[in-house]
Amino acid sequence: MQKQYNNRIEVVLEVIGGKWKAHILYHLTRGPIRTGELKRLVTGITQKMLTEQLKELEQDGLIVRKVYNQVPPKVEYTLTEYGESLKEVLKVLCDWGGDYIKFRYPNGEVTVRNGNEEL
Amino acid sequence: MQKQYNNRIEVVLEVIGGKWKAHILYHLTRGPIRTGELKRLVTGITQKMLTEQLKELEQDGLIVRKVYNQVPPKVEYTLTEYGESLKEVLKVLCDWGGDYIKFRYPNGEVTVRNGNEEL
DNA sequence: TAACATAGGCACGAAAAAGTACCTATAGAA
DNA sequence: TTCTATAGGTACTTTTTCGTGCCTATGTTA
Repeated sequence: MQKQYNNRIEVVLEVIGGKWKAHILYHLTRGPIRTGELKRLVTGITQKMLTEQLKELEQDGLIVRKVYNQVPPKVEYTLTEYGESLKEVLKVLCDWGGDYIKFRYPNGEVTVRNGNEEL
Repeated sequence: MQKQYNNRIEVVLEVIGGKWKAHILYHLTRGPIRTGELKRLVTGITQKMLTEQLKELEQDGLIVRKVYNQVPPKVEYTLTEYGESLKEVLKVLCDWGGDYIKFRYPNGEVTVRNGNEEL
């Protein structure tokens, strides 16, 4: 069956949407990173969800999975060149999201971890 | 219980994410619009999902619901001033989404309705 | 009088997404 | 020999999201 999107926004949302991808991508924008470190940084994610999401990002052509042939295993994930182009999109989303939080919750009732970091 | 986001991207995704909001917002960016017209434009949406999503967008401060006191009822939805600020975000998402489709499916295996309209 | 147009509500069921628990492989260190 | 570190896999359950079907209100029109 042939996929048909209603508009181009849906395309992006399918790629970066869901409960974990934004958080994962957030860390990937800072450079190559090992599985275990991601697991530590992405608070609350399980092994299953992490590998599942990474696999999807890889299939979508946004990241590359590099396996070092050693024991214990070492696997590193990196944004592809195309994945790099997401950075500016994420930047725009971050900016709007930050402003929105201030607009909706001016007294800090809702907070954002790393709310002040760049990107 | 107090909500805590992991990063500012999640904030935006919560507001414009899900199966229908992008499509609804897409049409709202073109100006005030009645419920019935939205239902016609947002292909496949049900009454229930439409009103549900509109209610959320209203609670999030992005749209305004204006009721005309007449029979049969007339209700019109409009972007708020803050909602207007979403336009540039949606524009960026559209642009990336359009490019991505070309990148991933250079032979047009996947299509986007209204893929050439502005915004 | 009966049907229509418009916007919406609600109970319930189906489907999709996410979470839990437990399993594998392997070289080296204790 | 047993335990550790690392990355990943799978069956199953729970939670969240979405869809279906049917109901309400009311002035106008046929």
